[in-house]
Amino acid sequence: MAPKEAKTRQRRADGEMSRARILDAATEIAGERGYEGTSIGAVSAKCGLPASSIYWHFKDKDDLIAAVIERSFAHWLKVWQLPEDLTGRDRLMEVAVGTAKAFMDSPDFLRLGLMLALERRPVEPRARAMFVQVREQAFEALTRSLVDLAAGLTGDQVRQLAAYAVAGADGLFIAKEIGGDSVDLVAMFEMHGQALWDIAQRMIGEN
Amino acid sequence: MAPKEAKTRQRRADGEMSRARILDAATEIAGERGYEGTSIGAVSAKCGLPASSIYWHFKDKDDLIAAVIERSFAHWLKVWQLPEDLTGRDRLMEVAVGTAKAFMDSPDFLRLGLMLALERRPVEPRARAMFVQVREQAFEALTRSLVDLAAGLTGDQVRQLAAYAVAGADGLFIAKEIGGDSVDLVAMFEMHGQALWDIAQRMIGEN
Amino acid sequence: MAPKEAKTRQRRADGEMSRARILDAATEIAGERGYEGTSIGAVSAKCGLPASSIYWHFKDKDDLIAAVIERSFAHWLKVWQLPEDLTGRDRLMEVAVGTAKAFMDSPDFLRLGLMLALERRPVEPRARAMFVQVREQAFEALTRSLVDLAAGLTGDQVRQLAAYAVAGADGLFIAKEIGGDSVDLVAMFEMHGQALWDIAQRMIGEN
Amino acid sequence: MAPKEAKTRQRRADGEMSRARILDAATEIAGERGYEGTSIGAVSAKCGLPASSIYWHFKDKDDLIAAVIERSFAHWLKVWQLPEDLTGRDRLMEVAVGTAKAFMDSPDFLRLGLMLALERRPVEPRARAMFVQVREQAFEALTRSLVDLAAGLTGDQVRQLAAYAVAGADGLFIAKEIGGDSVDLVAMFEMHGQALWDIAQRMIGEN
DNA sequence: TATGAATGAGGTTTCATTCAT
DNA sequence: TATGAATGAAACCTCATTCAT
Repeated sequence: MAPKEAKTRQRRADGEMSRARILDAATEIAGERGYEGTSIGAVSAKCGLPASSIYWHFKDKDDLIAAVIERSFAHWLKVWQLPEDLTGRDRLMEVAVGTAKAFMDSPDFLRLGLMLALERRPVEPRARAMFVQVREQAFEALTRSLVDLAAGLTGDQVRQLAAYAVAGADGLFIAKEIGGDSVDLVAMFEMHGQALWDIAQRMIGEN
Repeated sequence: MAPKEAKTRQRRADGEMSRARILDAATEIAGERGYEGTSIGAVSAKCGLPASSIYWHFKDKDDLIAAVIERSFAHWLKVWQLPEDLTGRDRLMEVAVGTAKAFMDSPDFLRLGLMLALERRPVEPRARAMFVQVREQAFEALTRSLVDLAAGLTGDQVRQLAAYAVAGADGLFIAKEIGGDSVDLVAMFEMHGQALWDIAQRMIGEN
Repeated sequence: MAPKEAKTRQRRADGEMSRARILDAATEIAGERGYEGTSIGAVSAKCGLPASSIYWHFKDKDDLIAAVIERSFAHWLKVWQLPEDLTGRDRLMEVAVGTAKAFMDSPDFLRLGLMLALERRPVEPRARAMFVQVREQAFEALTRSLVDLAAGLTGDQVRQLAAYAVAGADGLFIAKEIGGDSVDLVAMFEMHGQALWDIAQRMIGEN
Repeated sequence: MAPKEAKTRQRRADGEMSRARILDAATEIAGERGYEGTSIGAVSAKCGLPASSIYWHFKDKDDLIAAVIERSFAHWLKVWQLPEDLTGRDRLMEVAVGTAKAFMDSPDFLRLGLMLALERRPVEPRARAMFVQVREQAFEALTRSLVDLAAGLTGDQVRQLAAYAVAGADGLFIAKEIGGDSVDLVAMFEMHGQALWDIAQRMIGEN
C-alpha cells in the first residue's frame, strides 16, 4: 500500500545522509534476518524512504547487502584493534577479552556474515564473497600478529593456530547468541586465549 | 539422453513414503538455503509432489522445517556416537576425530541448525526452538561424558569445558564450510581435542 | 495437514448419524459465514469427519448447503406455527410475537437464507433457489391466513399486505442481528403487528 | 468485432484515477458477491490493473472493501437527501418514495452492506464495522428528522419509530432483490410511509 | 536527488474435488 | 460406509525491480 507520509519531511535531501539511513536500516534487518529475510520493503519501511530511493543509492539488493557488510566491517575494525606486536601471554589474553567485548558491542556484523557464509546458493551473493574476503583480511592480520607470539613455529603451524583461533571465536559467538545472558562470553574467551597459549607452547616444544 | 526418472504418479496412496520424499527434498534445500530460502515450491519441484500435497503432510512451512530438524537430528545421533565412558586422552581424541567425520558425512543438519540459531525473527520458527532443544540434549550428554574424563573438576568447570568443546566444534565446522578443501577438518579437530585435554589438566591442577 | 486422530473413533459407523453431524456443522458455519465462507475443510474440522466423507453424503458443496437450507426450513416450520385461521387483532399479535421468538430461537436459517438471497452470482447456487422456494411457500401460507383476517380485501391487496409483513419481519431480524441486545425484538414485532392491523383496516375502509 | 478497449498502459502515473478504477471494479463485484466472493484476482481482471497494483493503493482486501463501503455511502448520501424538517404526512411520503428510488438507483451499497452485516466472522472485517457505523449515522439523522414529524413523542418512541422505519426499508429492499420486477418498490414504500404515519398518530394519541 | 506508481513473478496457503482402497 | 492421500486451481499477498517525472 502507498506508504503514509514520512514523518520527517526532508527538504533539501542530503544524499549521503539518505544513504546512511538506508544502510542503518538494512544493517539492522539483515543482521537479524539474513539475506533472504531482508526485503527491500522492510528496509524502506524502517528507514522511511521509498523503495525506489533505495534503488537510486544501490544497484540492487545484492549491492545493498554487500555495502552493509563493507561498512559493518569497517566499523568492526574500529572496535576490534589488533596490536601489531602480539607478544607474550598477557597481550594474547588482552586480545581475547577485547574480541569478546567487540562481539558483544556489535554482533550484527558477524551474525549476518556467518549466516551468509553458511548458505549455499545457486548464485552466490556478492555480500557473501565480500564477507569471506574481509574475513580473510582479518585472518591474515591475525597470522602476522601471531608470528611475533610464537617464534619457533612453522608458517603452517601459525596458520593452523590462527585458523583455530578464528574458529573458536566464531563458535563462542554462536554460543553467546544461543545462550544469551547465561553465557559469560569474557570468561569463555579467556579460556580460549589460554587454550591458544597452551597449544602454541606445546607446538614449540614439539618442534 | 538418459530418461528422466519416470514420473510415477503415485496411484497407490503411500503416505509414509510421500512424507519421506518431502522431508528428503526439504532437508536438502533447507540445508543449503536456510529457512527463508526454502520455498514450498522448490520442495515441491524437488520431490515431485504438488505443493498442496505437502500441506497434507505438514501443517505449514514451519512444521515442515521443524520436522526436518527433528529427523536430521535423529540421523545425526546415529552417525555421531558418544561413548558412555569418555576416559583418557585417547578416548577424547577418538571422539574429536569422530565428530569431524560426522560433520563431513552429514553437514546439512548443523548448517541448517546454525543458520536458524543465528536468525532473530519477530516470531521464532518452531524449527529454531527445536534445534536449540536437541542441541541442549547433545550438550547434556557431552557434559555427562566429560565427568568421567575430568574427575576433580567442579560441575561449573565441566559445563564450561563442554560449552567450549561445542563452541570449538561449531567454529571448526564453519571454517570447513568456508574454507572447503583447503581445511583439514580432522587435523583441526585433533588440535581441538588436544586443547580440551590441556584445559582440563590445567583446571585440575589449579583446583 | 493430515487431521489428527478423531476423538471418538466410530466403530460401525452409522450413515444417518454421520450425515446429521455433517449437516450440524455445515448449518452452524454457513449460518455464520455464508456460502463462500463455508469451506468443506472447515465443516470437516468441525464435525470430525474427513472431507472425503462429506462427498460420500453430498454430491458437492452446493448440494450440502442446499440440504442445510432444506433441513433448517423444516426445523423452522416446527418452531414457527402459523394458525390456519388468523382472525382478529389478538391472533395477529400472537403470530407477530411468535415470529419474533422463532427468530431469536433459531436465527441461523434466516441469516444464511438472506445472505444467499442477496448474492448475485454468475451461477446461482441451488441453495439460493431452495431458500427462495421455501420462502415462497411460507409466503403463500401467510397469504392464505391473511384472507381470514382481512375479509373485504382484494387478492392483490392481501398479497401486498403479506409482502409487507414478510419484509418487515426480515428488516426487524436484521435490526436485531446488527443491534444485538440493544434491540427489543418482541416490542418491535408488536409494533409491526399493529402496523399491519392498521393498514388492513385502512384498506378495508377505502374499498 | 468491436475492438477491445485499448489496453492503454498507464505510463503516466495517475494514482487517483487508478484508485478510482479499482474502487469501481471492487464496488461492482462486492455488491454482487459479498466479501468472500470478491477476489482480488477478479477485481484485477475487471479494472485492468495487476493484483499487485491493488496492493499499492490498499493495504489488503479488508482495506479495499472498507473503502468501497466508505465511498458508496458518500455516493448514497448524495442520492438520498433527507430534508431537515420532516413535517407532515406529505413530506413523509416524499421521503419514502425517494428512498425507494434511491434503492433502485444504486442498490449495490445496501446489498453489500447487508451481506456484511449478516455475517458473523471470527475476525470482523473493517468493512462491516464501517457499514454499521455509517448506518448508525443515517439512523441518527433520521431520528432528528422524525422529531419534527412527531412532536409529542418521547425520545424512546421516536427512536423506536426510526428503527422500525429503517427495518421496513431494509426488508422492502430485500423483497425487491428477491422478487425483481414483480415487486413494485414505490408502492411498497408508500405503504411503509403510511404505516409509519399511522403508528406515529396512534402513539401521539396514546400519550 | 528523489519518488509515486506500476508490474510480473513467485511466495504460502486453502480450495473443492477425486480416487483407490 | 467410509477415508487417507492426492491434486490443480486459485486464494491473498510480498517480492525485487523499473520507469516517468
